[in-house]
Amino acid sequence: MQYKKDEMRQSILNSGEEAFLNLGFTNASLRKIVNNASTTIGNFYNYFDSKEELFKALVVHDYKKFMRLLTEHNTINRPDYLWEESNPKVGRDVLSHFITNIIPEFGNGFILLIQSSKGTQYEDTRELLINEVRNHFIEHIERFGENDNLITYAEIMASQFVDGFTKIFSDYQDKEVRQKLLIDHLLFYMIGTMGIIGDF
Amino acid sequence: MQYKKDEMRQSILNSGEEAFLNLGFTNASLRKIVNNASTTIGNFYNYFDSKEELFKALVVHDYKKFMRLLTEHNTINRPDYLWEESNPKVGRDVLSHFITNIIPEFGNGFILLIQSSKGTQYEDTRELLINEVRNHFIEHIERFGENDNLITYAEIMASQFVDGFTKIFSDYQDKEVRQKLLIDHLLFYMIGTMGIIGDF
Amino acid sequence: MQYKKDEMRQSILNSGEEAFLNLGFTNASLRKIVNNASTTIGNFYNYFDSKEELFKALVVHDYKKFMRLLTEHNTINRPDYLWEESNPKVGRDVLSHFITNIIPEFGNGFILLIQSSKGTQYEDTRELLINEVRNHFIEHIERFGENDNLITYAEIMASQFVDGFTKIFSDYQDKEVRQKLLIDHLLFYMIGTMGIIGDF
Amino acid sequence: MQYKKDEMRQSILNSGEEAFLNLGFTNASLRKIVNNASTTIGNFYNYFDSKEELFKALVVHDYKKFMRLLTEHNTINRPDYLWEESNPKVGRDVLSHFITNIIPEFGNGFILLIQSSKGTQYEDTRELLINEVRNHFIEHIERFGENDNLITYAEIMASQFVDGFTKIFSDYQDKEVRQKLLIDHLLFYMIGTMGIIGDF
DNA sequence: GATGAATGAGCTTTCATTCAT
DNA sequence: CATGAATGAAAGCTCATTCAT
Repeated sequence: MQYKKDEMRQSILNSGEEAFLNLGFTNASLRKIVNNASTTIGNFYNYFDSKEELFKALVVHDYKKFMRLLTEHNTINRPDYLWEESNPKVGRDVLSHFITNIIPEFGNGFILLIQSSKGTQYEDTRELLINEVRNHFIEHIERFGENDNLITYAEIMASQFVDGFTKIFSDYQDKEVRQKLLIDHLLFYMIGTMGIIGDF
Repeated sequence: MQYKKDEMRQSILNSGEEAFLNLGFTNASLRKIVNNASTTIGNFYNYFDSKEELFKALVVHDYKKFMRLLTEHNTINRPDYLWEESNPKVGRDVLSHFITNIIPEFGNGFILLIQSSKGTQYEDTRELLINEVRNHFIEHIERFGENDNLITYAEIMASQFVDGFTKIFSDYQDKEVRQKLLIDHLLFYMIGTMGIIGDF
Repeated sequence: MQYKKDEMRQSILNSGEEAFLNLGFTNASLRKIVNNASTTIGNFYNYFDSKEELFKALVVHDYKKFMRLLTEHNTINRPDYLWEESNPKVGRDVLSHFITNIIPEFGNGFILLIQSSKGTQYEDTRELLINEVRNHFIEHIERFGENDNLITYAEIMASQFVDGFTKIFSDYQDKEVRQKLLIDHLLFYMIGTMGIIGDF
Repeated sequence: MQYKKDEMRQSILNSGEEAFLNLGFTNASLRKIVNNASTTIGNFYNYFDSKEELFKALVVHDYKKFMRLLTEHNTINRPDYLWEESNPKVGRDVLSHFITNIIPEFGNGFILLIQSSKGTQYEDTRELLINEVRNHFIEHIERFGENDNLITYAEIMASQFVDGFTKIFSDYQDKEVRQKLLIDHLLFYMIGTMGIIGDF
């Protein structure tokens, strides 16, 4: 009954994903999850060792990919040069290309990691990502000379950038809409950053 | 110990504030709160009628002020004309003046209202504020002609703006630092918005 | 132990019935109930959604039957003509027949409804029944001309009649004994009523 | 401040009486009682050693009188001969005289003892009284020859008689109304009893 | 005499997890 | 594979009583 088993497992995964996204890890109760998956609390433990293991199964793939992105940092083809690009049309085009590659990289697992992992071993992921983004912002800021105030603000910017990025994935499933919003999002941060760096 | 009543009340308020900020309303348990306040659950109810009443005591002042700001909306001297201002120095100065007036208006109660009120009667406050900000963004965007994509993005911007604004109050207590960050924050959003409106 | 499920459920029902009968709904604590049923508080909630649901399970059947009796009121073959009957032997016989049909209609659920339902959604049942009986008494009284004093006393009579009726069911399980007592009870009230109507 | 003290004590007694009558001993909380008495929980214990002592203070006088009545049983001038009286007018007159003497004997303490003493040391009082009345009924029944069925029913009659008697005191404060109802009540039971003894 | 802060046991209910069947 | 009975800890809250002031 391997086939059947896989179906059940998938059903639990789907139900868990939905519950975690809507309620967060702690507030999503196993009872609701198994009810939605049309199975029982006892049977749940035939598929997963604990509530946290279910969460892990939902995010582990994206988490690894995400950690690879963070550590392999420099090998990624990032459109950083855009920060110095002055022709807006070129900007949109390159970003569009870049975003198209990014989109499939982040699934619901990513959203769970950032928005719903409080109470799990992954609860620091958002912090980690924000820190990475923050350092990235600081890099750019520092090219224009030290500015303590801006470096402090980089922390704020970073957390907002990450949350906005996640929110787009979370609130909009349509690929085209997502892409447009992500481009706006990146542009917004590039322009905003350059703006406060240049003090207008 | 009767003569200590105010001290105990303050101790519970402090412990509650800390717990609500760190864990949110629902996950902050009364047992943790009273342990931190060095008292007992039974005694807690000599000071507050319920967990929610403790929360209310922490936010009600800021909530009223906040609602007044929202409803008296148009009477507030907002630096909106800055959106069309081209001299950056003027921008910083006017904003500085505006921010200085805003700062003392928002205490920790404001942070609780935005970040930790889920499960209380105040849980819609963040939504309310985001909506207000979103409409404000849309106003400016529409001056430059309809743009469905940007109007969708206004939702994202607004929630980020509010969360960033709150984060500044939450992470930085020093008044001067706060002020500088808030100015950066406002500038960042003004520039970013104008940027994506103009498509570079 | 799954195979024992029905036994456990029955055990809780029995324990609950006993506790509700002895202490009333509010004062019967879940702890006592589950202790008597040899299980735990947590397990109780595998069988019933709440304390009130346990009560409901014990009375709902009798409650529906009871409400049907009240609403179908006129279709029931009541021995009312007996009030004018002068031959005592006929009285006992007809009553006996009537009572025999009533007896199986009321189980322990009926006793719970009348005696132990304070604090539940059924707490008005006794009042309802007393009112019905009171109106019935008044009907008979008014055939003999208005008598304000007696009409006031009808309230007392009705509540006593109902409580006595319930007490018979509560204190005596044996069907034959019950039947005899119920006949005495009805006779007692018929005679008593006629007596005070006639002022001896 | 003896004067003042007596006032406070009386205030607590009044508030307690009201609460016990309305809610029963267990469900009447000290908090409500002291609030209604316009004092504090701490001060309560300056006047009474415990919740039960407050109850005791409210009933002890009536309880003693009641116990005296029970033990001095035969010395009371009871209208028992009425059971053999055949002229109804004489019946009402004698009863009226008897009742007039009884009424002041039973105050609210008596109602508390019968209706609200569950959970206190007096919770058996109702039982005691019912038993006494039951024996009294049986005496009369046995004059007409053994009748097991009636003797069993005497238990029912007795509890109803007592509850009805108490209900009249509890529901009607007006002396004249009370008197009329009590007469009806006694007559009702005399007639009813004679009726079922005689089998019509 | 009066206050109300403090205590600890009790209440009903929810939860993740274990395990016999 | 699947079931759901059983457990025990924790949740928010109420209560009678004690006691320092």
